[in-house]
Amino acid sequence: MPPAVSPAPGSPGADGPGPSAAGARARVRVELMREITDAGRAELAEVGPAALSLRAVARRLGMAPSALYRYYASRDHLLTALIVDAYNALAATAAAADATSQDPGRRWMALGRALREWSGGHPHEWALVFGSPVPGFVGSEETTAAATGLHRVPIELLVDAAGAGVLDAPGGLPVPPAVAASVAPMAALAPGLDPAVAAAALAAWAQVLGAISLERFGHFVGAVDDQDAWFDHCLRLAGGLVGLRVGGGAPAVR
Amino acid sequence: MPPAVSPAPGSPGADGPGPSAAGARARVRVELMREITDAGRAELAEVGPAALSLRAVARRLGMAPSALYRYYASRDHLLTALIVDAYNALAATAAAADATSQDPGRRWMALGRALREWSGGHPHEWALVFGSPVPGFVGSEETTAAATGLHRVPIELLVDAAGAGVLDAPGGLPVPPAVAASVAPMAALAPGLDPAVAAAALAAWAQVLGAISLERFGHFVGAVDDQDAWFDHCLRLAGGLVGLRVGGGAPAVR
DNA sequence: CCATAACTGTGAACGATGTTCTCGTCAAGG
DNA sequence: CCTTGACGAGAACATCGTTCACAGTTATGG
Repeated sequence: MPPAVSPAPGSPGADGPGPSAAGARARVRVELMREITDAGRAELAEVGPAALSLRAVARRLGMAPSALYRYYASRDHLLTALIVDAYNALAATAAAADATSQDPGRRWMALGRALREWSGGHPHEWALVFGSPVPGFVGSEETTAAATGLHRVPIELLVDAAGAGVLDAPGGLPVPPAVAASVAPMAALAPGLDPAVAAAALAAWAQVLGAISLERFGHFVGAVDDQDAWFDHCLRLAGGLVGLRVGGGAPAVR
Repeated sequence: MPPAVSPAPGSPGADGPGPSAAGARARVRVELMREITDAGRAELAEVGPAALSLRAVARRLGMAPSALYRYYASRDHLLTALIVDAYNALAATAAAADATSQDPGRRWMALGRALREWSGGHPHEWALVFGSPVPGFVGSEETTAAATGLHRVPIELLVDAAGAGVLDAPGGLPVPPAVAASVAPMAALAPGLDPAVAAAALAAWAQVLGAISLERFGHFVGAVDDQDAWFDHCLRLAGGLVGLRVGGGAPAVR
C-alpha cells in the first residue's frame, strides 16, 4: 500500500548487495528504472499527466507492458517516481538560482523567477507536482522527502539573511503563540529562525507557488496582461512579507 | 472543438425557443442535464476527478453510457460543466461569507475561512477547479466566466473598503507602470481602484488560494502542525498586504 | 390530420487502457 | 554441476471513452 521506490516482487537490493555479483545485477536494475522514468518523463511532456499511459511508456522502450510491473508496482507508482524526479529537478534549479548571488534580496528574486521559468518549460511536470494529487499518494514519504529538498532553499536563504542581520523585523502583526507553535516542524529545518519570520515565510512561499500555479493553470487569463511584470511585483511583495529588502536594494516594506 | 454547454447534435435551443412547445422539451432537457451533473458531482465526491468515469455516471442514472453523449459531447465536457458548477458553488459560499459583516477586515477573514472550509468539505471539487487543468479546456470561455464570479467577491470587498476610506495606503513598495498596466483587465471590474491595490490584491489572492491548495494537496504535511492557526495568520498577512485592517480591529501592517 | 423531421435512448461494437497470470529463458549462487 | 529466482513476453480480463445503426417518441408543417 505505501509507495515503494523498488516494489519488485523479490528485491535483491533489500539488504546489502550480497557477496559481490549481486551488486552488478542491482546496478543494471536501477539503470533500467532510470530509463523507464526517462521514457515516462518524455511521454509526460507530450501528453500530460492525465493521459500518461503505461503502455505508451512500454512502447517507447520496446518492452511488453507487463514487464514494467517488475519495476513499478502500478501506474501510480511510476507517476510518484516522476513526481519525485520533478521535485528534485525543481530543487536543483532553485538551488542554482539561489547560488547566483550573495544578497538575500537578489537570491529571493532569482529563486522565484527560476521557479516560474521552470514551470513554463515543464508545465506538465509542474502540474504533476502542484496539481491534483495522485490519489492514494498524498503526503507519501518519498514525495514529502523530495519536497523538503525544494523547501530547504528559501529556508536557508532566510537563515542566511537573518544571520547577516539584513532581515527587517516582521511587521506590526503580532504572532499568536498557536501560530508560532504550528510552524515548529518547519522551524526544525531552520534552527534559530524567528517563528514570526517562519510563519510569514510560509505565507510568502504559498503566494509564490500559488501565483505560478494560478498562472500556469489558466486562472489569470482574463485578469492580467503582462504576467512577467506582475509576477515580479508579486515576488517583491512576498519578499517584503518576510522582511527581505528586495528590488534594486530599495527597502521593501516598512 | 470549443466547449459548449449543450453540444447536442441538433440543438433546439440554438436560437429562440421556437413557437411554443419547444420550450417544454428544452426544459426537461436542461433538467436532465442538471441531473447528470448532480450524478457526476456525487461520483466525483467518491472517486475523485481522475477516476470519474462516464459509465459510472450513466449507471448511477440508469442510463446507457451512450445516452450521455446527447447532452455532453465528451467526458471532458462533463468535467468542465462540473468545474463551472464548482466555481459557482464556491462563489456562492464566498458571497455568503462576505455578507456576514460590514467591516472589510472581517469580511476578508470570513471570505478566506469560508473558502478553506469549503475546500475541506469538497476536496475533489477543489482539485477539479484549482488542480491540474483538464487538457484542452484551459481558460475556456465558460470557466473564465465562472471564475470571475468568484473573483468578483474580494474585488467588491476592496472597492467598498476603499470607498469607505478604511484601506491603508499601500506600503513603501513603488508600483512600476508596467505592473499597473498589467492589472488593467482586472481593474475593469473595479473602477476607481488604485492600481497598486489591485496588484497587491492579486498577490494576496494568490497567497490565499495557494495556501489552501498546498494544504489540500498535501504539500504541508511535514511542515505545519496547526493548519487552522497558521492559515488564519496567513489570511491576516494577505489582508495586510492590500491595506486591510484585519484581526480583531487591530491595525494590520504599518 | 397526417407525414416528415428531429430528438431521445438502447445495444453492440471498436480500440485502448491498467493489471494479472502463466510460461519460457537465462544468469547468478551454492 | 544444478537449483533458484529474476526477467521478459504474451495472452487474457475487466473497464473505459467513443461511435454507430437502429427503434421509439415527440414536435413541426403542410
